[in-house]
Amino acid sequence: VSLQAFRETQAQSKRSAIMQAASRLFAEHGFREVSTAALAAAAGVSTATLYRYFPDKESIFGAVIDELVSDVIQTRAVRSEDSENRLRDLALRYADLLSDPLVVGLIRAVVADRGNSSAFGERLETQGNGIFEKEFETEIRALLKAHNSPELDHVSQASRELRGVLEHNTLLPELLFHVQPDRGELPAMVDQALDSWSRRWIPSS
Amino acid sequence: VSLQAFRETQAQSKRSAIMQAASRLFAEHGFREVSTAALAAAAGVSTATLYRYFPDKESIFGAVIDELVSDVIQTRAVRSEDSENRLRDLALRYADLLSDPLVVGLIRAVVADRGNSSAFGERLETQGNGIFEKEFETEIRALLKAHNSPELDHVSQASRELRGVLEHNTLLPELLFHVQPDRGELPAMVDQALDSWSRRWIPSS
DNA sequence: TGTACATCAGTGAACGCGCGTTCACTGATGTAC
DNA sequence: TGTACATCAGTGAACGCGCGTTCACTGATGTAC
Repeated sequence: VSLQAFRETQAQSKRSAIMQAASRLFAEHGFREVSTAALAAAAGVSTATLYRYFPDKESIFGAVIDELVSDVIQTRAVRSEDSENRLRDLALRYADLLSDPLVVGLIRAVVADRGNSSAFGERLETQGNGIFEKEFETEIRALLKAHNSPELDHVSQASRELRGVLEHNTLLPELLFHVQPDRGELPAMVDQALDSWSRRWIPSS
Repeated sequence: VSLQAFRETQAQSKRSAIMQAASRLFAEHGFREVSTAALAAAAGVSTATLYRYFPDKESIFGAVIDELVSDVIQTRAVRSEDSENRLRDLALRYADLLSDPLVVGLIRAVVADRGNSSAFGERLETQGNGIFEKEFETEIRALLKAHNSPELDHVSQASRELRGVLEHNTLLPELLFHVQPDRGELPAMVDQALDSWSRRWIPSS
Protein backbone atom coordinates (compact mmCIF):
# COMPACT_ATOMS: atom_id res chain seq x y z
CA VAL A 1 0.00 0.00 0.00
CA SER A 2 2.79 2.38 0.85
CA LEU A 3 4.34 1.83 -2.56
CA GLN A 4 1.08 2.60 -4.24
CA ALA A 5 0.60 5.68 -2.08
CA PHE A 6 4.11 6.84 -2.79
CA ARG A 7 3.61 6.41 -6.50
CA GLU A 8 0.32 8.24 -6.39
CA THR A 9 1.93 11.14 -4.58
CA GLN A 10 4.70 11.23 -7.14
CA ALA A 11 2.18 11.08 -9.93
CA GLN A 12 0.13 13.89 -8.44
CA SER A 13 3.20 16.06 -8.16
CA LYS A 14 4.14 15.43 -11.78
CA ARG A 15 0.59 16.08 -12.82
CA SER A 16 0.40 19.34 -10.95
CA ALA A 17 3.82 20.35 -12.25
CA ILE A 18 2.47 19.91 -15.77
CA MET A 19 -0.68 21.87 -14.99
CA GLN A 20 1.28 24.64 -13.31
CA ALA A 21 3.56 25.04 -16.31
CA ALA A 22 0.62 24.79 -18.68
CA SER A 23 -1.40 27.41 -16.86
CA ARG A 24 1.50 29.86 -17.01
CA LEU A 25 2.45 29.17 -20.62
CA PHE A 26 -1.09 29.07 -22.01
CA ALA A 27 -1.93 32.31 -20.20
CA GLU A 28 1.18 33.95 -21.56
CA HIS A 29 1.22 32.70 -25.13
CA GLY A 30 -2.10 31.06 -25.89
CA PHE A 31 -3.03 27.46 -26.51
CA ARG A 32 -1.89 27.00 -30.09
CA GLU A 33 1.31 28.91 -29.55
CA VAL A 34 2.62 26.56 -26.85
CA SER A 35 4.09 23.37 -28.27
CA THR A 36 4.05 20.14 -26.33
CA ALA A 37 7.86 20.29 -26.44
CA ALA A 38 7.92 23.70 -24.75
CA LEU A 39 5.29 22.63 -22.25
CA ALA A 40 7.16 19.46 -21.38
CA ALA A 41 10.42 21.35 -20.96
CA ALA A 42 8.81 23.90 -18.66
CA ALA A 43 7.30 21.14 -16.57
CA GLY A 44 10.59 19.28 -16.42
CA VAL A 45 9.36 16.14 -18.16
CA SER A 46 9.48 14.65 -21.62
CA THR A 47 6.72 15.08 -24.15
CA ALA A 48 5.83 11.44 -23.86
CA THR A 49 5.23 11.86 -20.15
CA LEU A 50 2.50 14.41 -20.88
CA TYR A 51 0.56 11.61 -22.49
CA ARG A 52 0.81 9.42 -19.44
CA TYR A 53 -1.18 11.98 -17.46
CA PHE A 54 -3.44 13.44 -20.12
CA PRO A 55 -5.00 11.91 -23.23
CA ASP A 56 -4.02 14.87 -25.40
CA LYS A 57 -2.90 18.47 -25.41
CA GLU A 58 -6.40 19.85 -25.32
CA SER A 59 -7.21 17.96 -22.13
CA ILE A 60 -4.34 19.71 -20.39
CA PHE A 61 -5.91 23.02 -21.32
CA GLY A 62 -9.28 21.78 -20.13
CA ALA A 63 -7.85 20.74 -16.78
CA VAL A 64 -6.24 24.16 -16.37
CA ILE A 65 -9.51 25.94 -17.09
CA ASP A 66 -11.40 23.68 -14.72
CA GLU A 67 -8.91 24.37 -11.99
CA LEU A 68 -9.19 28.11 -12.56
CA VAL A 69 -12.97 28.04 -12.47
CA SER A 70 -13.15 25.95 -9.33
CA ASP A 71 -10.60 28.21 -7.64
CA VAL A 72 -12.75 31.22 -8.45
CA ILE A 73 -15.85 29.51 -7.18
CA GLN A 74 -14.21 28.53 -3.92
CA THR A 75 -12.99 32.06 -3.34
CA ARG A 76 -16.31 33.33 -2.12
CA ALA A 77 -14.50 35.98 -0.24
CA VAL A 78 -14.72 36.97 3.32
CA ARG A 79 -17.83 39.04 3.74
CA SER A 80 -18.36 42.11 5.81
CA GLU A 81 -21.34 42.55 8.02
CA ASP A 82 -23.13 45.59 6.68
CA SER A 83 -24.49 45.32 3.18
CA GLU A 84 -22.67 48.41 1.95
CA ASN A 85 -19.27 46.84 2.43
CA ARG A 86 -20.39 43.49 1.10
CA LEU A 87 -21.05 45.03 -2.30
CA ARG A 88 -17.76 46.86 -2.13
CA ASP A 89 -15.91 43.65 -1.33
CA LEU A 90 -17.61 41.86 -4.17
CA ALA A 91 -16.79 44.63 -6.62
CA LEU A 92 -13.20 44.71 -5.51
CA ARG A 93 -12.88 40.96 -5.84
CA TYR A 94 -14.38 41.14 -9.32
CA ALA A 95 -12.04 43.92 -10.43
CA ASP A 96 -9.09 42.14 -8.90
CA LEU A 97 -9.88 38.91 -10.70
CA LEU A 98 -10.29 40.68 -14.02
CA SER A 99 -6.93 42.36 -13.52
CA ASP A 100 -5.02 39.18 -12.84
CA PRO A 101 -2.69 38.59 -15.80
CA LEU A 102 -3.02 34.83 -15.39
CA VAL A 103 -6.80 34.96 -15.42
CA VAL A 104 -6.98 37.36 -18.32
CA GLY A 105 -4.42 35.33 -20.22
CA LEU A 106 -6.47 32.18 -19.82
CA ILE A 107 -9.66 34.01 -20.76
CA ARG A 108 -7.88 35.23 -23.86
CA ALA A 109 -6.76 31.72 -24.66
CA VAL A 110 -10.33 30.46 -24.37
CA VAL A 111 -11.61 33.31 -26.49
CA ALA A 112 -8.98 32.62 -29.12
CA ASP A 113 -9.89 29.06 -29.98
CA ARG A 114 -13.42 28.67 -31.15
CA GLY A 115 -14.34 25.19 -32.15
CA ASN A 116 -12.53 23.23 -29.50
CA SER A 117 -12.87 25.56 -26.61
CA SER A 118 -16.58 26.28 -26.88
CA ALA A 119 -16.98 23.75 -24.10
CA PHE A 120 -14.52 25.74 -22.03
CA GLY A 121 -16.37 28.91 -22.96
CA GLU A 122 -19.55 27.42 -21.61
CA ARG A 123 -17.89 26.56 -18.33
CA LEU A 124 -16.59 30.12 -18.13
CA GLU A 125 -20.06 31.47 -18.70
CA THR A 126 -22.13 29.34 -16.37
CA GLN A 127 -19.57 29.00 -13.60
CA GLY A 128 -17.67 32.26 -13.94
CA ASN A 129 -19.98 34.90 -15.32
CA GLY A 130 -23.17 33.29 -14.08
CA ILE A 131 -22.01 33.11 -10.49
CA PHE A 132 -20.91 36.72 -10.41
CA GLU A 133 -24.17 37.81 -11.97
CA LYS A 134 -26.08 36.13 -9.17
CA GLU A 135 -23.82 37.48 -6.46
CA PHE A 136 -24.02 41.05 -7.71
CA GLU A 137 -27.78 40.97 -8.02
CA THR A 138 -28.15 39.46 -4.57
CA GLU A 139 -26.01 42.09 -2.90
CA ILE A 140 -27.58 44.94 -4.82
CA ARG A 141 -31.08 43.79 -4.03
CA ALA A 142 -30.23 43.63 -0.34
CA LEU A 143 -28.68 47.07 -0.50
CA LEU A 144 -31.63 48.64 -2.29
CA LYS A 145 -34.02 47.06 0.17
CA ALA A 146 -32.02 48.35 3.10
CA HIS A 147 -32.37 51.86 1.69
CA ASN A 148 -36.01 51.53 0.77
CA SER A 149 -35.12 52.25 -2.82
CA PRO A 150 -38.01 52.53 -5.30
CA GLU A 151 -35.80 50.87 -7.93
CA LEU A 152 -36.17 47.29 -6.76
CA ASP A 153 -37.49 46.35 -10.19
CA HIS A 154 -34.27 47.38 -11.89
CA VAL A 155 -31.73 45.38 -9.97
CA SER A 156 -30.34 43.76 -13.09
CA GLN A 157 -29.89 47.10 -14.80
CA ALA A 158 -28.07 48.38 -11.73
CA SER A 159 -25.90 45.29 -11.74
CA ARG A 160 -25.03 45.64 -15.42
CA GLU A 161 -24.03 49.25 -14.93
CA LEU A 162 -21.70 48.46 -12.08
CA ARG A 163 -20.14 45.43 -13.68
CA GLY A 164 -19.88 47.26 -16.99
CA VAL A 165 -17.77 50.07 -15.67
CA LEU A 166 -15.56 47.63 -13.76
CA GLU A 167 -15.02 45.53 -16.88
CA HIS A 168 -14.39 48.63 -18.97
CA ASN A 169 -11.62 49.62 -16.55
CA THR A 170 -9.94 46.23 -16.15
CA LEU A 171 -10.73 43.29 -18.42
CA LEU A 172 -11.34 45.09 -21.70
CA PRO A 173 -8.17 47.17 -21.92
CA GLU A 174 -6.07 44.21 -20.90
CA LEU A 175 -7.82 41.75 -23.16
CA LEU A 176 -7.91 43.96 -26.24
CA PHE A 177 -4.90 46.21 -25.90
CA HIS A 178 -2.60 44.44 -23.46
CA VAL A 179 -2.80 47.41 -21.11
CA GLN A 180 -2.12 46.10 -17.65
CA PRO A 181 -3.88 48.13 -14.96
CA ASP A 182 -1.99 49.15 -11.87
CA ARG A 183 -3.49 46.79 -9.35
CA GLY A 184 -2.53 49.06 -6.49
CA GLU A 185 -5.02 51.57 -7.79
CA LEU A 186 -7.87 49.11 -7.97
CA PRO A 187 -9.43 50.01 -4.59
CA ALA A 188 -9.53 53.69 -5.52
CA MET A 189 -11.04 52.86 -8.89
CA VAL A 190 -13.65 50.60 -7.32
CA ASP A 191 -14.52 53.23 -4.72
CA GLN A 192 -14.95 55.86 -7.40
CA ALA A 193 -17.15 53.57 -9.47
CA LEU A 194 -19.25 52.61 -6.46
CA ASP A 195 -19.57 56.19 -5.34
CA SER A 196 -20.86 57.31 -8.70
CA TRP A 197 -23.08 54.26 -8.93
CA SER A 198 -24.57 55.00 -5.50
CA ARG A 199 -25.65 58.47 -6.54
CA ARG A 200 -27.82 56.89 -9.15
CA TRP A 201 -29.16 53.95 -7.20
CA ILE A 202 -29.09 54.76 -3.49
CA PRO A 203 -31.58 57.37 -2.23
CA SER A 204 -29.60 60.29 -0.89
CA SER A 205 -31.73 60.82 2.20
CA VAL B 1 -2.24 52.54 -71.26
CA SER B 2 -5.55 50.80 -71.60
CA LEU B 3 -3.92 47.41 -71.14
CA GLN B 4 -2.25 48.60 -68.00
CA ALA B 5 -5.51 50.05 -66.74
CA PHE B 6 -7.36 46.86 -67.56
CA ARG B 7 -4.79 44.80 -65.78
CA GLU B 8 -4.90 47.05 -62.76
CA THR B 9 -8.65 46.75 -62.58
CA GLN B 10 -8.40 42.99 -62.82
CA ALA B 11 -5.73 42.97 -60.15
CA GLN B 12 -7.79 45.16 -57.83
CA SER B 13 -10.76 42.88 -58.20
CA LYS B 14 -8.66 39.81 -57.40
CA ARG B 15 -7.14 41.63 -54.46
CA SER B 16 -10.47 42.66 -53.07
CA ALA B 17 -11.86 39.17 -53.67
CA ILE B 18 -9.06 37.82 -51.52
CA MET B 19 -9.64 40.41 -48.81
CA GLN B 20 -13.37 39.81 -48.83
CA ALA B 21 -12.92 36.08 -48.37
CA ALA B 22 -10.23 36.66 -45.76
CA SER B 23 -12.33 39.05 -43.75
CA ARG B 24 -15.20 36.58 -43.62
CA LEU B 25 -13.09 33.52 -42.89
CA PHE B 26 -10.82 35.15 -40.32
CA ALA B 27 -13.83 36.63 -38.52
CA GLU B 28 -15.54 33.27 -38.48
CA HIS B 29 -12.66 30.94 -37.63
CA GLY B 30 -9.69 33.04 -36.54
CA PHE B 31 -6.35 33.70 -38.17
CA ARG B 32 -4.51 30.47 -37.39
CA GLU B 33 -7.48 28.32 -38.15
CA VAL B 34 -7.81 29.45 -41.76
CA SER B 35 -5.29 27.77 -44.04
CA THR B 36 -4.01 29.48 -47.14
CA ALA B 37 -5.59 26.64 -49.10
CA ALA B 38 -9.04 27.35 -47.66
CA LEU B 39 -8.56 31.07 -48.11
CA ALA B 40 -7.50 30.67 -51.73
CA ALA B 41 -10.43 28.37 -52.46
CA ALA B 42 -12.91 30.82 -50.94
CA ALA B 43 -11.44 33.65 -52.99
CA GLY B 44 -11.49 31.56 -56.15
CA VAL B 45 -7.75 31.63 -56.76
CA SER B 46 -4.79 29.36 -56.16
CA THR B 47 -2.62 29.60 -53.11
CA ALA B 48 0.26 30.85 -55.21
CA THR B 49 -1.87 33.77 -56.37
CA LEU B 50 -2.22 34.96 -52.79
CA TYR B 51 1.48 35.59 -52.83
CA ARG B 52 1.28 37.73 -55.92
CA TYR B 53 -0.88 40.22 -54.02
CA PHE B 54 0.45 39.89 -50.49
CA PRO B 55 3.93 39.09 -49.17
CA ASP B 56 2.58 36.56 -46.67
CA LYS B 57 -0.50 35.35 -44.85
CA GLU B 58 -0.13 37.80 -42.02
CA SER B 59 -0.19 40.76 -44.38
CA ILE B 60 -3.59 39.66 -45.63
CA PHE B 61 -4.84 39.80 -42.08
CA GLY B 62 -3.25 43.19 -41.62
CA ALA B 63 -4.92 44.53 -44.72
CA VAL B 64 -8.28 43.27 -43.49
CA ILE B 65 -7.85 44.95 -40.13
CA ASP B 66 -6.75 48.18 -41.76
CA GLU B 67 -9.79 48.14 -43.99
CA LEU B 68 -12.07 47.55 -41.02
CA VAL B 69 -10.52 50.36 -39.00
CA SER B 70 -10.69 52.86 -41.83
CA ASP B 71 -14.30 51.88 -42.51
CA VAL B 72 -15.15 52.56 -38.89
CA ILE B 73 -13.37 55.88 -38.94
CA GLN B 74 -15.14 56.99 -42.06
CA THR B 75 -18.53 56.10 -40.63
CA ARG B 76 -18.77 59.20 -38.49
CA ALA B 77 -22.48 58.87 -38.59
CA VAL B 78 -25.08 61.37 -39.47
CA ARG B 79 -25.54 63.68 -36.52
CA SER B 80 -28.70 65.11 -35.14
CA GLU B 81 -29.06 68.74 -34.21
CA ASP B 82 -29.77 68.77 -30.51
CA SER B 83 -27.05 67.41 -28.28
CA GLU B 84 -29.33 64.89 -26.59
CA ASN B 85 -29.85 62.96 -29.80
CA ARG B 86 -26.24 63.23 -30.82
CA LEU B 87 -25.19 61.23 -27.81
CA ARG B 88 -27.94 58.75 -28.47
CA ASP B 89 -26.82 58.34 -32.06
CA LEU B 90 -23.25 57.84 -30.98
CA ALA B 91 -24.21 55.26 -28.37
CA LEU B 92 -26.36 53.40 -30.85
CA ARG B 93 -23.59 53.37 -33.42
CA TYR B 94 -21.19 52.08 -30.80
CA ALA B 95 -23.53 49.31 -29.68
CA ASP B 96 -24.30 48.41 -33.26
CA LEU B 97 -20.64 48.14 -34.16
CA LEU B 98 -19.90 45.97 -31.14
CA SER B 99 -22.78 43.67 -32.11
CA ASP B 100 -21.62 43.12 -35.67
CA PRO B 101 -20.50 39.49 -35.94
CA LEU B 102 -17.88 40.43 -38.51
CA VAL B 103 -16.42 43.13 -36.30
CA VAL B 104 -16.47 41.02 -33.18
CA GLY B 105 -14.99 38.10 -35.08
CA LEU B 106 -12.09 40.21 -36.27
CA ILE B 107 -11.59 41.67 -32.81
CA ARG B 108 -11.47 38.15 -31.47
CA ALA B 109 -8.94 37.18 -34.11
CA VAL B 110 -6.76 40.12 -33.11
CA VAL B 111 -7.10 39.27 -29.44
CA ALA B 112 -6.20 35.66 -30.11
CA ASP B 113 -2.79 36.17 -31.64
CA ARG B 114 -0.43 37.97 -29.36
CA GLY B 115 3.04 38.32 -30.75
CA ASN B 116 2.26 39.06 -34.34
CA SER B 117 -0.92 40.99 -33.96
CA SER B 118 0.21 43.39 -31.29
CA ALA B 119 0.68 45.86 -34.13
CA PHE B 120 -2.94 45.27 -35.12
CA GLY B 121 -3.97 45.61 -31.50
CA GLU B 122 -2.33 49.01 -31.39
CA ARG B 123 -4.21 50.12 -34.47
CA LEU B 124 -7.42 48.91 -32.86
CA GLU B 125 -6.66 50.88 -29.75
CA THR B 126 -5.58 54.22 -31.18
CA GLN B 127 -7.91 54.28 -34.15
CA GLY B 128 -10.86 52.31 -32.82
CA ASN B 129 -11.05 52.73 -29.09
CA GLY B 130 -9.27 56.08 -29.01
CA ILE B 131 -11.60 57.70 -31.48
CA PHE B 132 -14.72 56.55 -29.67
CA GLU B 133 -13.29 57.72 -26.36
CA LYS B 134 -12.87 61.22 -27.78
CA GLU B 135 -16.28 61.27 -29.42
CA PHE B 136 -18.06 60.15 -26.28
CA GLU B 137 -16.31 62.67 -24.09
CA THR B 138 -16.99 65.47 -26.55
CA GLU B 139 -20.70 64.75 -26.76
CA ILE B 140 -21.04 64.25 -23.03
CA ARG B 141 -19.20 67.46 -22.24
CA ALA B 142 -21.51 69.38 -24.58
CA LEU B 143 -24.54 67.75 -23.02
CA LEU B 144 -23.48 68.49 -19.46
CA LYS B 145 -22.73 72.09 -20.37
CA ALA B 146 -26.12 72.47 -22.00
CA HIS B 147 -27.73 71.36 -18.76
CA ASN B 148 -25.47 73.41 -16.50
CA SER B 149 -24.37 70.24 -14.82
CA PRO B 150 -22.02 70.59 -11.84
CA GLU B 151 -20.26 67.40 -12.93
CA LEU B 152 -18.16 68.88 -15.71
CA ASP B 153 -15.03 67.62 -14.00
CA HIS B 154 -16.14 64.02 -14.27
CA VAL B 155 -16.80 63.72 -17.96
CA SER B 156 -14.46 60.78 -18.36
CA GLN B 157 -16.11 58.91 -15.50
CA ALA B 158 -19.49 59.53 -17.11
CA SER B 159 -18.13 58.29 -20.42
CA ARG B 160 -16.70 55.13 -18.91
CA GLU B 161 -19.99 54.32 -17.22
CA LEU B 162 -21.96 54.67 -20.42
CA ARG B 163 -19.53 52.79 -22.60
CA GLY B 164 -19.10 50.15 -19.92
CA VAL B 165 -22.73 49.19 -19.81
CA LEU B 166 -22.93 49.17 -23.60
CA GLU B 167 -19.92 46.89 -23.85
CA HIS B 168 -21.25 44.68 -21.09
CA ASN B 169 -24.43 44.20 -23.11
CA THR B 170 -22.89 43.63 -26.53
CA LEU B 171 -19.19 43.00 -27.01
CA LEU B 172 -18.42 41.01 -23.90
CA PRO B 173 -21.10 38.32 -24.13
CA GLU B 174 -20.38 37.83 -27.80
CA LEU B 175 -16.61 37.83 -27.42
CA LEU B 176 -16.48 35.55 -24.40
CA PHE B 177 -19.53 33.35 -24.72
CA HIS B 178 -20.55 33.55 -28.36
CA VAL B 179 -23.89 34.96 -27.36
CA GLN B 180 -25.16 36.97 -30.28
CA PRO B 181 -27.40 39.84 -29.19
CA ASP B 182 -30.64 40.46 -31.03
CA ARG B 183 -29.70 43.53 -33.00
CA GLY B 184 -33.33 44.53 -33.36
CA GLU B 185 -33.40 45.15 -29.62
CA LEU B 186 -30.36 47.37 -29.65
CA PRO B 187 -32.26 50.70 -29.78
CA ALA B 188 -34.36 49.72 -26.77
CA MET B 189 -31.26 48.61 -24.89
CA VAL B 190 -29.45 51.84 -25.72
CA ASP B 191 -32.44 53.94 -24.69
CA GLN B 192 -32.67 52.13 -21.39
CA ALA B 193 -28.97 52.57 -20.75
CA LEU B 194 -29.10 56.24 -21.65
CA ASP B 195 -32.18 56.81 -19.58
CA SER B 196 -30.59 55.36 -16.48
CA TRP B 197 -27.34 57.14 -17.22
CA SER B 198 -29.17 60.46 -17.52
CA ARG B 199 -30.67 60.14 -14.07
CA ARG B 200 -27.18 60.12 -12.67
CA TRP B 201 -25.60 62.75 -14.88
CA ILE B 202 -28.27 65.14 -16.12
CA PRO B 203 -29.86 67.50 -13.56
CA SER B 204 -33.52 66.61 -13.31
CA SER B 205 -34.82 70.19 -13.25
C1' DT C 1 -2.17 40.60 -92.54
C1' DG C 2 1.01 37.40 -90.50
C1' DT C 3 4.58 35.96 -87.48
C1' DA C 4 7.90 36.02 -83.85
C1' DC C 5 8.42 37.64 -79.48
C1' DA C 6 7.42 40.06 -74.70
C1' DT C 7 4.65 40.52 -70.68
C1' DC C 8 2.48 38.95 -66.90
C1' DA C 9 -1.62 37.03 -64.13
C1' DG C 10 -2.25 32.70 -62.65
C1' DT C 11 -1.31 27.85 -61.28
C1' DG C 12 -0.26 22.65 -59.74
C1' DA C 13 2.93 20.43 -57.53
C1' DA C 14 6.57 20.12 -54.60
C1' DC C 15 9.43 21.58 -50.53
C1' DG C 16 10.60 22.03 -45.66
C1' DC C 17 9.39 22.61 -41.31
C1' DG C 18 7.07 22.27 -36.93
C1' DC C 19 4.08 19.96 -34.30
C1' DG C 20 1.09 16.42 -31.78
C1' DT C 21 1.39 11.85 -30.90
C1' DT C 22 3.23 7.08 -30.41
C1' DC C 23 6.58 3.30 -29.92
C1' DA C 24 10.01 0.52 -28.26
C1' DC C 25 12.88 0.78 -24.62
C1' DT C 26 15.31 1.87 -19.84
C1' DG C 27 15.97 1.66 -15.16
C1' DA C 28 14.53 2.09 -10.56
C1' DT C 29 11.88 -0.18 -7.13
C1' DG C 30 9.48 -3.57 -5.51
C1' DT C 31 8.00 -9.02 -4.60
C1' DA C 32 8.49 -14.31 -4.59
C1' DC C 33 10.87 -17.88 -2.93
C1' DT D 1 20.46 -13.16 2.08
C1' DG D 2 20.44 -13.67 -2.83
C1' DT D 3 18.38 -14.08 -7.26
C1' DA D 4 15.01 -14.06 -10.84
C1' DC D 5 11.20 -11.66 -12.15
C1' DA D 6 7.17 -8.00 -12.26
C1' DT D 7 5.67 -3.36 -12.33
C1' DC D 8 5.58 0.98 -13.96
C1' DA D 9 7.06 6.04 -14.36
C1' DG D 10 9.64 8.03 -17.65
C1' DT D 11 12.00 8.85 -22.12
C1' DG D 12 14.50 9.70 -26.96
C1' DA D 13 13.61 9.15 -31.30
C1' DA D 14 10.74 8.52 -34.94
C1' DC D 15 6.26 8.99 -37.49
C1' DG D 16 2.72 11.46 -40.19
C1' DC D 17 0.41 15.17 -41.22
C1' DG D 18 -0.86 19.84 -42.27
C1' DC D 19 0.56 24.08 -43.43
C1' DG D 20 2.92 28.35 -45.39
C1' DT D 21 5.64 29.27 -49.06
C1' DT D 22 8.09 28.81 -53.54
C1' DC D 23 9.23 27.15 -58.21
C1' DA D 24 8.98 26.13 -62.79
C1' DC D 25 5.63 26.49 -65.99
C1' DT D 26 1.20 27.83 -68.92
C1' DG D 27 -1.50 30.53 -71.71
C1' DA D 28 -3.81 34.62 -72.81
C1' DT D 29 -3.03 39.15 -74.49
C1' DG D 30 -0.52 42.36 -76.24
C1' DT D 31 3.53 44.71 -79.54
C1' DA D 32 7.17 45.01 -83.36
C1' DC D 33 7.91 44.83 -87.91
